[in-house]
Amino acid sequence: MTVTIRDVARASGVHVSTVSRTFSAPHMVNAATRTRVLTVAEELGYRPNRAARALTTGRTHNLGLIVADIANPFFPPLIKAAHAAARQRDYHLFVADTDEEPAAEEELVQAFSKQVDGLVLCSPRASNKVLERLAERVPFVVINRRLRGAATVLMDVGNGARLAVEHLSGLGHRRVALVSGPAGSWTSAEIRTASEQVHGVELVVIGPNAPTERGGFAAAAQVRDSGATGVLAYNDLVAIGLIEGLGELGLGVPEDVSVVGIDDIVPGRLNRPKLTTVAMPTAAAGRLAVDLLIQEVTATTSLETHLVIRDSTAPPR
Amino acid sequence: MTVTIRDVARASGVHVSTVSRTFSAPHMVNAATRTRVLTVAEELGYRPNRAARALTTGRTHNLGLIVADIANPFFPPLIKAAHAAARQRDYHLFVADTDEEPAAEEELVQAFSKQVDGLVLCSPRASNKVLERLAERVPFVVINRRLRGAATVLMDVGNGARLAVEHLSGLGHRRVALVSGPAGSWTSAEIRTASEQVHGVELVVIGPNAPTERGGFAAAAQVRDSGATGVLAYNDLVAIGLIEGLGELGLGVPEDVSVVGIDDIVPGRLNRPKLTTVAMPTAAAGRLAVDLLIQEVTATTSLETHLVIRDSTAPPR
DNA sequence: TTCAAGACTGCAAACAGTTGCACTAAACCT
DNA sequence: AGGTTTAGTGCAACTGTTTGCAGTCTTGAA
Repeated sequence: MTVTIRDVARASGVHVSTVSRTFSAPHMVNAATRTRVLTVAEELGYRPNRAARALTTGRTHNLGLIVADIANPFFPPLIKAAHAAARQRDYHLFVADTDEEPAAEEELVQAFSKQVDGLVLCSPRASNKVLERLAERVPFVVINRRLRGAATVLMDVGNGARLAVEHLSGLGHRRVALVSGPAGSWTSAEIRTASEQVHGVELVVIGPNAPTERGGFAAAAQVRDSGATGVLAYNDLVAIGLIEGLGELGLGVPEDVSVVGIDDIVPGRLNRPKLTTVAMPTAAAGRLAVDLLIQEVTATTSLETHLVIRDSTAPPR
Repeated sequence: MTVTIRDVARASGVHVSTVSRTFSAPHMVNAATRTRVLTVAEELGYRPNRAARALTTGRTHNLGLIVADIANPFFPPLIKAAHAAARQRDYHLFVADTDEEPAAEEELVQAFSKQVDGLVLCSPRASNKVLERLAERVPFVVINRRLRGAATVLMDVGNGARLAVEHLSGLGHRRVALVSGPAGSWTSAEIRTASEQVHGVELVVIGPNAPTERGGFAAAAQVRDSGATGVLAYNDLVAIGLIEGLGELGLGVPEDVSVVGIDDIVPGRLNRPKLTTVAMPTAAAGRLAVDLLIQEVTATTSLETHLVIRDSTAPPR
């Protein structure tokens, strides 16, 4: 039925171990034998059974990627890049979605542990303690979170926020509203402290807010009342919601108020006005994470972010 | 190092086969023994090794999902739903991206064939001949494509298009432009023939166009010149681009022209004006596809689409 | 010519489970 | 009481590959 290494061995007149070696250690087998085995294998349509291989070697050549929500536009580019990187080195990628639930996260890591050579966790929600325990079962690299003992890929939101506020400042805005994210968010804190470093602008913090379009929409009135002419939003969704909310209040963007988002997700590019935003190197992060995993290096990397200036920012009137 | 079935057997004083059965055929083992084995297994942190299990049973409890482009907003909801369905039945899901290349598609199917119990292919680009050959290696279900011999999940775009055109007609539009997709696209043909069935409107076909925002943008002038007051676009991206292009030409949506998209992707919901569109049941399709796969039924299903009326359509002036 | 080294290749024991078969003991029929 | 079923468990072979060890054959050097 399915063609195994034995079939190839028989058909090419060598022992199975030789066939095995032509695939996993080609230099150990005579060139002539090798090509013969290879052509026979090709004819028969032989493909090594990875499960069997995994059994002896302990390496599955599979990787897992765990994100909070596949449908959140922030993640797909990261997933795509991770997949490409894995594929390039002949790894296969499990993708899993925790639905934002820490418990699902833990469960998934457990379930994957024996089936992958490593995992990448994006912005994990589980506690440090849980993660440290899990790290003993399976190697992983964490994106967007500091965790001692695990490889870490960070995106420098802080610096991005600084660039954004400086951009607003450069345009002439003197009073800037920070529409922050959920309480307790590491990212949100990072954005705030970085924004506060910028001289020459007065910062008004509005929030906490839900990290969604709705959250931004709801914050519109507070932004108007704050007297700010420029806004840095927690992320692009919030920015988009905010722009809509401001519109309802009769305030135009960028004529009346400038707003900049964070993340650079697709809907922001398509929005009108096109969103000025801090681009997060999600693709680079995904790629790097799987590279680190495959090379089994434990490092902490901080990726640069940059500002993408589009149509939602302008000088104040 | 890693705890195996033998460790559990030793620690609970039974034979390995008994341990095996308490996991894979619990009803065959005495209740008392079962709980004893279970608690011991729990204590030791035992998890069955799926690779080893796969070796004997031939079933991996893994599924694969192959899409053209993970970053295309159309797919993530489908992936998410497929993942949830798989997870619910204790399957793991490989996700792969072909980057729109038919060759990659074939290669991926081959590579996965021994490692999964089944595959779901979304809108595959490979030829029928190739697909039929691949179907012999691994069971799969196809989404958005008819293929004899394989289970099929279709979304009824045709009917959706009809609803859209009828909606425009109902608003009073008498001349409707169809901004079609790429040449040779099955979906595009489907949309066209269905649209032509609607009485009382004159249909102007514009295209072929690239299925992107840019494609829609480029078609704006032709739409203006066509004298149509209503437009059905090949998909939401095209619609969004078109709206922008019309704006450049001084035409407002929906005041001057009404446009409806197809797919109901997130950016359409966030766009201004909010896009009237034909909602595709992508989540249902993903869920159903994995259910069919797991239950090994070969069926052809056609899922209903429906119209979501938002702000980009209105009566003509 | 002899020996050592090196290049290939074969042998067989793992790897971690599953499962058909055989066996025991208890329960169920007449 | 004797025979038959049934439940529960053990035995051992098997899944497809890898890999340390040992054997054979060449080749090169002394």
